[in-house]
Amino acid sequence: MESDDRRNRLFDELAVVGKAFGSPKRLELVELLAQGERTVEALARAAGMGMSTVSAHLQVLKLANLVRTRREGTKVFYRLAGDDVAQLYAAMRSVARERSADVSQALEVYLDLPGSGEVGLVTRAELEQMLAAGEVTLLDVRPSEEYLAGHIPGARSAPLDTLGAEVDTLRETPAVVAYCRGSFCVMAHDAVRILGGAGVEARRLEDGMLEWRTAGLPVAAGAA
Amino acid sequence: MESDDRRNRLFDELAVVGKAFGSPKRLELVELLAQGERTVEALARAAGMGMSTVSAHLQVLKLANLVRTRREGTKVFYRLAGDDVAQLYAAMRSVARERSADVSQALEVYLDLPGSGEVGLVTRAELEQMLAAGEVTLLDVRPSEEYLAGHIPGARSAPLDTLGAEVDTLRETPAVVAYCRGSFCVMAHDAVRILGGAGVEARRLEDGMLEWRTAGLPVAAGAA
DNA sequence: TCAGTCCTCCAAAGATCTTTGGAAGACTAT
DNA sequence: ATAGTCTTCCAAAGATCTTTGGAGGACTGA
Repeated sequence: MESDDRRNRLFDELAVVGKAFGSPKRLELVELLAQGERTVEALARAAGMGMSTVSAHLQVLKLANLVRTRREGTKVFYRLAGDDVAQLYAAMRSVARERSADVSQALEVYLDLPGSGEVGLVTRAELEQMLAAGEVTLLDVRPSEEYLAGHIPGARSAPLDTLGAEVDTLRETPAVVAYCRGSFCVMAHDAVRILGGAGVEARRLEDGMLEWRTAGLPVAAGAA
Repeated sequence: MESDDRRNRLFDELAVVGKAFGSPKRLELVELLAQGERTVEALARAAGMGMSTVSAHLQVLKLANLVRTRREGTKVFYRLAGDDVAQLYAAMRSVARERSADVSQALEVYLDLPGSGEVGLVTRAELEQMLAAGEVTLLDVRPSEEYLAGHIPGARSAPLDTLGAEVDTLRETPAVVAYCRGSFCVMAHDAVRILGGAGVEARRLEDGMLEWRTAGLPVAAGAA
């Protein structure tokens, strides 16, 4: 048949998008890009890959039209092409988590969860209420780079590695909530642990920036 | 770092799902499976691939936990593991379509659209209303195999290749609406064309079974 | 213009995928 | 049992991806 050709071409094009999501390294880059735009070099550093490798992967993503670029001087900034891309990534994660015992197990090992009962979770709705009432100190514990590229309005940047120094400013606040990249990210877990160890009772947002963004909620950029 | 290992394992597992969607042939199988369960042999026939090839691809999908199997005598029926899988596939399609000029162009060529203005479209909401009022003849123009595996309640099976013989029964009906697999499927386009040529004015549901199913609407199975 | 920075492109080696035909396995019916 | 049907497994060839180091482009600042 002649229409077979055309149908094949259609699925070929579709598979370009699928393939783009089919490499662990690229998924890691997408996860980073979901936090905000970054230069090639920053991505390479954050993901621990060589520049050539990162560049090659970014070309694949670009070919699939999942990312866009912006040049500034000698640097090239990459960002996701749209919220729908972040949504697709989030959807894939949730299917993987739902469907695959391996994924949820790898996730548990990665997040180092103490089995089942986890206390101190705050839902997105609860957080919005607390923010509106002004009765929460919201900590963005991602690297400051990512905070600058976009954060939850009202959050204060408190990167994990300098968190210890800020403990004293948190003793008198009514409620401390930490968040990071998203439900696959350990930083907020670690932050709560660190703060707890220093005697500050903190809770954790149930997910993170990725989910906030894909929910279409407002995002602030730049310094506080 | 030691946590790098764990993170890598997580993304490796995630990529298994991505990879599963990264081959045109597998996407074609997913598209077919979104219509309902099928045997390996039926899939091979419908997609024009060898049995070994289909079986191999199905193993990949199974490894990613995107499909499930059911045995009946010597036959093995494959089906999508859940509605979330169909939703993910639909989301991927829509991102691809939105983001990539190549995809929408391949789609236009495939669907043989006359450019822009297309008349005679019925939305899902309109169809539901018409069905409730009983003032529509709804034709499922997919192969009868797929109709049996699941169709819109109230639809009548009218496969494309036998549609010509049924034209006479359609002359007096108030409204004729045709649907097929989904927005990437030509059969309903063809049906409307065939009917129009025979003097029966028919319209087309804007999408198809895939979208109906992922919208969580009821599905009927078996003969009318 | 020249040196320096950041990024992309190139080529090649190595790894992984895809496709095939045929053997082997699971099951049914006789 | 035995033959027959449907499916999976296997091995090998060919195709495609990934990773690298280094060359080459784009841009800046002196």
